[in-house]
Formats: sequence, structure tokens, C-alpha cells
Amino acid sequence: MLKVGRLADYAVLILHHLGRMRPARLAMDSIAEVTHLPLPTVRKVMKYLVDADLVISKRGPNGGYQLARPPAQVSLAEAIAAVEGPLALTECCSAQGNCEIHDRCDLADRWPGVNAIVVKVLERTSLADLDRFGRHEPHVPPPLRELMAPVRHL
Amino acid sequence: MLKVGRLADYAVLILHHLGRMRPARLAMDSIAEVTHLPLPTVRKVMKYLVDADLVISKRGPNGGYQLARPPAQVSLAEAIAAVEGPLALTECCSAQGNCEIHDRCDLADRWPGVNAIVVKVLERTSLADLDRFGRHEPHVPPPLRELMAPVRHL
DNA sequence: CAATTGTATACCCCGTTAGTATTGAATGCG
DNA sequence: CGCATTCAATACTAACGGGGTATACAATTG
Ligand code: SF4
Ligand code: SF4
Repeated sequence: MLKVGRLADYAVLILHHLGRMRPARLAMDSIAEVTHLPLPTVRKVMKYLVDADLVISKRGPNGGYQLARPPAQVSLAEAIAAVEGPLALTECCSAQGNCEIHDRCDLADRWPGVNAIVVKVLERTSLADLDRFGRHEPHVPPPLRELMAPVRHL
Repeated sequence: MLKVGRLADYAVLILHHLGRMRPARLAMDSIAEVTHLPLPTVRKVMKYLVDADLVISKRGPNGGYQLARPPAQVSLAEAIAAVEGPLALTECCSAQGNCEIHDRCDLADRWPGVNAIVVKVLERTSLADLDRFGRHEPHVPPPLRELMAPVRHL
């Protein structure tokens, strides 16, 4: 668990494809076809991406979608947030979070710290970086051990 | 979004409390009271925690729950996984993940890499570490910058 | 104007989550 | 031995949200 929604997953998938095509424009039909996703679903996703200014759309004949920025400048955090809103592991990590216990909860001011780290990881991983990842271990470099930082033990 | 379930959140909350009490034993009623959580909900959570061997239970008079290990040796990843199962950002990150597209998806073998990093962060953050976190930035130490590692840019 | 292609809205279905209730089993004590 | 205490197990329900679909509309081009 701790999964990202399907739609957000698709968003990344689509953005990645658009990145490989850039700066070419790609019609929605083509996107649906190449990603093997149902077209109505793609429609919904594209709306999110346009609203978030991650892609540029053009109507009319020969229209389509185009990645707004180079793939290296689009983070996974942005992609996910475009669909699901700001990343927040718990209610107390988001502004409009309403948790009844919040006032009496010992961890209310601790979770945001954890959240910040996770967000940072996703912010620093771009679409282009995905290509560098292999299966499982993403070539965890030695410095990572200390990088985790706040995060000691084991 | 990208939120952890409420129950998992509660689990961490409870574990943290048990950690501060350790090695004392705490009855379910007391747990519900001190955490301000509804008792039936606590029941459900405790079952998960016992099954995952994170807490030791004892029945009868003067019974209750006790954290199985020192708080510094219990990771957030374990706590969350105890309730929600293994962490998997996408379907293709988990063993029993069934995604229709999987075979034809370009990112099917890339997501596990990202997932691994996130998991690692949560694995290396213990209950005891939570106390070290302040609001927002968890004192991100300089080495973190390189720790992120596979994760360059910006 | 007509063909193309994206935009907007509104809807529904189904799975999961969260919460609750009930009943049963183990332990300890006197 | 029997009773009070406390956890264990199961089953149920209600509500929310994710995600998939249909349809009608607007813009662009040539
Ligand atoms: S306040 Fe406590 S309970 Fe409410 S969301 Fe934050 S951590 Fe979870
Ligand atoms: S295979 Fe592709 S689509 Fe299916 S879950 Fe993994 S990434 Fe998402």
C-alpha cells in the first residue's frame, strides 16, 4: 500500500511518453493508443495536466499535446500533485487537513517532517531520471547511506 | 494526496505512545483514552500490530500491550506495512500487483526503483526518530543533498 | 463551412476504508 | 473452582472516493 492513485500513475506514464516525443505534438488518440489506456481515461488525465501547465494543448486539425518543459525539468512530485493535489502523508501534513485529534495529537507536528523528506525525493526525481532507473535498486550510491540523514539506525 | 491510511496513521501514533511507556504494559482502554481514539478502532489496529509482532499482548487482569522492541528499532515502514501491507507506490511495485498494461508499459520496470527509495526513507525512520523531528524541515543535514543520489537536478 | 481535435460536465459503479457490534477465549486471583 | 479482567476473532454496515464512461460543446484550420 501507500500507493499513488491509478490516474496519477497514468499521468506519469503519459508525461514520460510526451517527453520522449518532445517537442513534437501528440493527439489524444495517439496517446491513448501508444500507452494502451482507454481514451476516456486519458481525457480526464489530460485535463489535469493542462490545468497544471505541465503540457500545452492545441486544438483543431493537427492539434494535440506537447510537454511544456524538458523532461528533466518535470518532477514526479509535480506530476502526481497535478492529479491528486499536494502530497500529504497524513491529514496534518496538508493545509486543509481536518483531523479531529490534531490538537491533542503528539505527532501532529512530527509528520510534516517525514512528509517533507518523501516529497523531496519525488521532487528531485524527474521524468528524465526514470530512464536511469533499473529494476529494483536504483543504483543506490554509497553516499545515500548518510544522505538519509535524519534517519539513522540500522 | 499520496496519503497513508488513517488506520496506519493511528498505528504509528499508538506505537509511539507505547514506546514512551516501554517496557510498561498498557491496556487497550488506556491506549484509547490517551490517544483520544475510539476504542473499537483501537481494537482493530492492535490486531494488526500483534500479528506483525510489533507489540506483545498479554491477557487477563493487569494485561495489555507492550512494544516488542525498543522504539529506535521500529521503523515507520514496518508500522505502516503492518496495517496496509508492503509499501508499493504502483501496482508494478508489488508482487501480487495485477496491472493489465504491465507487459506493454515502459515504466513497469522503473517504478520499483523510485519505490525502493521511498521505502528506504521510511525504513530508516524509527519511532524514536520522530522525537527529533520539528515542524516541516526535519533538520535536513547537508549530506542529504548527495544522499538523494539517483535524484539529481535542482 | 466542415472536418478535426481538445474542453467541459455530469453521471454511475464498485471497491476500499473506517467504524461498530457481538461473541468467544485466555489469564490471573482469591 | 469460578469470577473478573482483558485481549481475540468475526462479521457487518455505512460512507467516501477512485476511476471509468457518455455526451454535448467550443475552438482551430484550411
Ligand atoms: S494529527 Fe495525529 S492523528 Fe491527526 S493526522 Fe496528524 S498524526 Fe494522524
Ligand atoms: S505497469 Fe505501468 S501502468 Fe501498470 S502500474 Fe506499473 S506503471 Fe502504472
